[in-house]
Amino acid sequence: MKITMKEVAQHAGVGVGTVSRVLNNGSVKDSTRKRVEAAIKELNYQPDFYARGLKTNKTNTVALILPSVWHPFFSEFAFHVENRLEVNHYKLYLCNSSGNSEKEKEYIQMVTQNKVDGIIGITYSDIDDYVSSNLPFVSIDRYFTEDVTYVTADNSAGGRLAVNELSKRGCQNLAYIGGYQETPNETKSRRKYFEIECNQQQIEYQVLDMLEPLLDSWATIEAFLMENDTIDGIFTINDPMAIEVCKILKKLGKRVPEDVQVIGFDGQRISEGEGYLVSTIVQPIEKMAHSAVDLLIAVIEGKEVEKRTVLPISFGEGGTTKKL
Amino acid sequence: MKITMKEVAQHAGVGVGTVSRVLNNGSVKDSTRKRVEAAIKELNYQPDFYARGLKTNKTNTVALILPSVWHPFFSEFAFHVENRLEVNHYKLYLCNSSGNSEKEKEYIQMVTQNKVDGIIGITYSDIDDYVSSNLPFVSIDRYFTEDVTYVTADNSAGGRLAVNELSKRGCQNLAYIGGYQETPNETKSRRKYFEIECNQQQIEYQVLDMLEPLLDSWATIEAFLMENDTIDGIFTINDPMAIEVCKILKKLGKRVPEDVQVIGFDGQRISEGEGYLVSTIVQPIEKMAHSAVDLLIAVIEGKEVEKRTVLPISFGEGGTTKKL
DNA sequence: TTGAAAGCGCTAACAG
DNA sequence: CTGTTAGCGCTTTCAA
Repeated sequence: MKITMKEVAQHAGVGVGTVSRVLNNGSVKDSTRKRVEAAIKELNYQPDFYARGLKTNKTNTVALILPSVWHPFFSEFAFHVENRLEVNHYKLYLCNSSGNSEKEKEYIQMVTQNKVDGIIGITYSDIDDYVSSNLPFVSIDRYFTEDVTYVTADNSAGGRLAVNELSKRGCQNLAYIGGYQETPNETKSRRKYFEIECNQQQIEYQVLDMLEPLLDSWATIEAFLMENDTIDGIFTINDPMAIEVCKILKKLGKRVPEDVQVIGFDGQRISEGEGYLVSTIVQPIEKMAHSAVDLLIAVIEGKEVEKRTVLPISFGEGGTTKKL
Repeated sequence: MKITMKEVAQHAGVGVGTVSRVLNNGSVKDSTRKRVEAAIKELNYQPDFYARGLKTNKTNTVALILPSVWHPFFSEFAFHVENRLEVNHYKLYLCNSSGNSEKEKEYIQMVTQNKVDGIIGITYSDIDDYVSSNLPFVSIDRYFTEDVTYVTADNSAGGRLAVNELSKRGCQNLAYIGGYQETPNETKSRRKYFEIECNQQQIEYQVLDMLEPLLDSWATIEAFLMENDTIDGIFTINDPMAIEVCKILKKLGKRVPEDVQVIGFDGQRISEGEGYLVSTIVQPIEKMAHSAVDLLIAVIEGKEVEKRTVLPISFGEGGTTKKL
């Protein structure tokens, strides 16, 4: 049986309005409040947030749009987002857009219709027209042409750090290996600042940047590596790519990290609390998630927020670089 | 501005009841239906599912409870669940219980209050009392004492297959390395049938089974491996564990797969569409997710369903076993 | 400080 | 086959 406010009101000998006020911190005489709270507890009453949503157009629900959950970065991110939301009494709709921008638009439409209070989105597809600066929306890694709030790791510093860590460990001939998409996003800084830093330090480097979706990356990378046999340090766009590169290197008879050192990007761990899968530039995923949630809630509450949040990265030792 | 049914009705020159009937496939004269549909399209009307939920106690929402999303198996699973739900016009609340059974109970309570229509749960904690057999609930990998519907990969066959694949590749001295929890769950069959198969084939084997949460698994495993120096084939409870074991083996100067071959469990891929991270017993994650969703929806619709669904596994070559 | 009452947008029962 | 109407459980005026 479902307990409604009416029952609680009856039980406490007050009107439903009073119960509502108790729930929403309206002004109620202390003694009445006590009585109502007792009734709530006794009947184990829980407000119906559908009724509330209908009335207030506030749902305490946020949609998280991910391009895919396969990438461990996304799943860890989702994990932290949910945790932070929960603390703030929000629920999370998970939405895998799968690069399907129709589905993304659908969720964005949900905001405009008050079905979700806001959206956090990692989306590299072309939905710029739908994202206006006044709807509660926080983007990750991606700046839109409009001045949408976004959170990102310091990808530029990441690119530079990779060069430094590699060069510190004796690498003389670097390479960047990655994939990219046409839409502008912050991850492109990884390559850009890798190059800038190499140039500044006058280090030799090669670049293999493949347009996604990747068709036969294995063969492309293998060819690239065979052609550039003297490479002794590689920086990849992300950790999965680093793993693939390691496998290819092994096949080519190169030892990692003795012959070639590899640094990925993300900070992917073997499992919770364990070490890193590969040596990597670590994104502060938890911080990013928390910032995103905090910003979104601030926007929902009508506050002004900083448009751009950049969080610091660090280096994580994962066995694909030499010990210092 | 929000368009309501009333507007649509006015626009089409009918009553709201008729619009509702059109939406819910009630009997409406064809010409009227056309007119209403036109109005809906023209005004870009979208039903308010909060109002609907309030009225019908049907929310078209399912909660997915995961112990954590860190484990790639879970995230891939979530991905497929969401996709399948979406096809059936359901939305997904993501809930990371983090082993926090309070949070799990909270969501289970939501079902009883008609806030979600059902739950899919991977949960190893002790919430048996709350899971009654008549609420729409589908469990993964875990059977409860009550006759709750559940879906699982064929873990027994997986344990056996691991032994066979290892022995086929010349291993003579096997080991099982894993972690376990007290609550009964299907993953325990992995070890059990590994042992059964070894015994049947009269293959030597060792077992290292650690109670979770794992404190210093690295050291424990390292000691185990040093003590049992002749081991040449290892089967682990899951892929992350296989990766850790590989790293430890490397540190101990053993080559994988030349000296020691390793098979994990899950079928974790480097990234979407790529190869396997390690050689592994592949769970049909997508099928499991789809089955779970289909079963859950069937239960929600009041149909009788098979309590136990066991899906076949397979072997996936991932570079930590020798080529045949 | 509080109770009564008017809806929020929808479905379903009823009458036509 | 279709229009009208009574709520679903809640918040929020408006009076008292």
